[in-house]
Amino acid sequence: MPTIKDVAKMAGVSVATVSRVINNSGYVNEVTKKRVEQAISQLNYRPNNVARSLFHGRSQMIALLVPDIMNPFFPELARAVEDFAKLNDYTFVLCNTDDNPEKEMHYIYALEQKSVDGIIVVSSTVTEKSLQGIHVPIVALDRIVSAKLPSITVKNRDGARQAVRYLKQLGCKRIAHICGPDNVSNTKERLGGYIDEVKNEEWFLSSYVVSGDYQYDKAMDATKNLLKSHPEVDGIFVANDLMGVGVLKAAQELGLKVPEDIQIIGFDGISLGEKITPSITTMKQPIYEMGTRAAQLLIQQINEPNQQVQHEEYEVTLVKRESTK
Amino acid sequence: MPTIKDVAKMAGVSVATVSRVINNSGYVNEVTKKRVEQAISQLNYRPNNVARSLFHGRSQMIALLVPDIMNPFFPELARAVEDFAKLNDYTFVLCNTDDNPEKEMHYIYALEQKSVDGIIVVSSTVTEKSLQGIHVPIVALDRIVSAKLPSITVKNRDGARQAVRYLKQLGCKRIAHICGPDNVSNTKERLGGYIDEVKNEEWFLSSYVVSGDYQYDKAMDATKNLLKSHPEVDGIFVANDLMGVGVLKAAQELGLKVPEDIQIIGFDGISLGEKITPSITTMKQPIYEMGTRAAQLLIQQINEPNQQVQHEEYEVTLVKRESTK
DNA sequence: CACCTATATGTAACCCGTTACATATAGTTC
DNA sequence: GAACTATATGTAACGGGTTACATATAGGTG
Repeated sequence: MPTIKDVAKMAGVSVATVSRVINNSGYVNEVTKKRVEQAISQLNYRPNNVARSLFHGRSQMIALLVPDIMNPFFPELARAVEDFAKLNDYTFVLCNTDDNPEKEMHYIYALEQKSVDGIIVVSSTVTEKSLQGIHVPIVALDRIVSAKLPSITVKNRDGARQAVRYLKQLGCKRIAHICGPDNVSNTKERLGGYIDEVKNEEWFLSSYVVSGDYQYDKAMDATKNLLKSHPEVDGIFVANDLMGVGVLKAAQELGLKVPEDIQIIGFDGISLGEKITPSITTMKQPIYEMGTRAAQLLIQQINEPNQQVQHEEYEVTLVKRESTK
Repeated sequence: MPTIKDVAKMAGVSVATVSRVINNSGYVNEVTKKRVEQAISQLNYRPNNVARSLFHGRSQMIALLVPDIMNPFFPELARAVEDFAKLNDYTFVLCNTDDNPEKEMHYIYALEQKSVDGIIVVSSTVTEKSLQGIHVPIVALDRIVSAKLPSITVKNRDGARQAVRYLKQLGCKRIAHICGPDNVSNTKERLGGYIDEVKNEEWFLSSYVVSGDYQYDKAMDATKNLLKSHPEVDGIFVANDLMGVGVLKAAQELGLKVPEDIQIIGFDGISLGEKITPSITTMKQPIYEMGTRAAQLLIQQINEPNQQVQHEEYEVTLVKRESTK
């Protein structure tokens, strides 16, 4: 790989002049500039970004950490962040953490040491304490990490209440809830919204709440067990769409018709929800907008640190589809 | 952020000694070592990876370029690459290219300039020519880029033939094919396999082949058109599972029962295929194995460049599910 | 003509590690 | 005691850029 020195030598100038040409800074004679440019193209020279990063302490790169790359919700978020990053001349990279605290911190450390300019995290295991000594700007997305980190989330509790109310309105008499892992902030909020709406119903049983861990398989198993022991359940509010697909599968395997025998409403609004049959009614998050906004907040923070910490909450909207009547 | 100098100053030694402690190289007195380690932990010092990368010319990072992060096939591949990378102490990052030649080359350039040690690409637009002047080791995955690049693929033609033969065996009399974008190597191979099996059938029509561009939406539209103009079609071989889901949706929207009225077989073996109802019969690729092997080949190439170029082809296996009888 | 400014270019320090090489001391061997 | 070795540590060059500062020339102003 040619270096700036090679270019300087070939063009018969100093490295400073070459640098000026590359960065379009300072004074450079038009004729000299041409000569340098020719040398650059002849040598097929491209400046070494590592050297640049070392000098500047920044790399024009941002990263997104997601807990589960196989849940389509996160690739959709990633698309948004990526697009916004590209528009702002940042290289975007995606990292998968499995919601594993060690992997998360490993990535955060590794990325900071690589002078990544900022990180967006979807995490439920990162804590304020574990972030001590970390200097990269971080924005939390989808899940709140700490009051000190800017965050982009949705009104989970509110959305959950809407979902349950809608099921009631459709005539459901016994509504169950498949929730996420209990350490995730939005699990608690969505569960809270469900409880708000059912706690005063005389039919409510605490065994109507089961965890599906935000995973397809677990949600399917959990639903089968639930419906076997509680055949009276005629509506399920599922904490995310991926689990919604599992719930659907479980119902179908038990010979139940959706939505005739049992109605299902999910959360997230991933595109998978409308691809399948029956398509899943859901509380849709503005995924693209959220990813974009998180990237925007991050880049703002990179450019001007010590900004006021913002917590933005987006609305969710009910999208009626085939899994409800 | 503290630097090695700060540590050296605090421990009362030279930077060389600190470096020796960090890297466990050369001679360091036990007592000195303790002192240095204490200074490190007190300052919460972590070596700057950019400086290391600059010196060594390598970054212990590899990347995977995929054309469509929203197609679950690629996150599944990514998982495999990531796991293998981690086992070998490489940081792994994922980049999305949209199969857009500019984005692809942009990433390849950006990554090389960041001293990324190697790149695995799933690409149909990168050419041998566009790779001139690129020095990072590259391995092609899922799609062949050039004879000069090591590649990991599957026996697409063979798999396609198996799929079509299976549909015939199940009694299908008119078998159509939804193919991918025509510039993708495996599109041609899968189409080729289909043609092999149907070209001598007296019922075969060239209009039985339509493109779904490897996308859900397009596949759904294409299938609706196909089935409207050719209601006699009773079997479809779909070139990937994501499109398979779209084909399923199209059939259902037209009031056709799967597999009673029409049988569907996909390709890839993504887990989504078994999550939905009816689950999709498919030609399963050993996705995890392929990703792992690609990462392994890449790391081999990083450690010993100028290895012999290898092209490995994996077998695909028929997985019978509900979309066929 | 003296002085000032805009233009043009080069020199060298700097970013932060790594490591070849130099230097120094203690212990061993003959 | 001289010579050698293993241990211990420091100095400075290096990787590939960027940029503050120094220097030089041409043209303009009073």
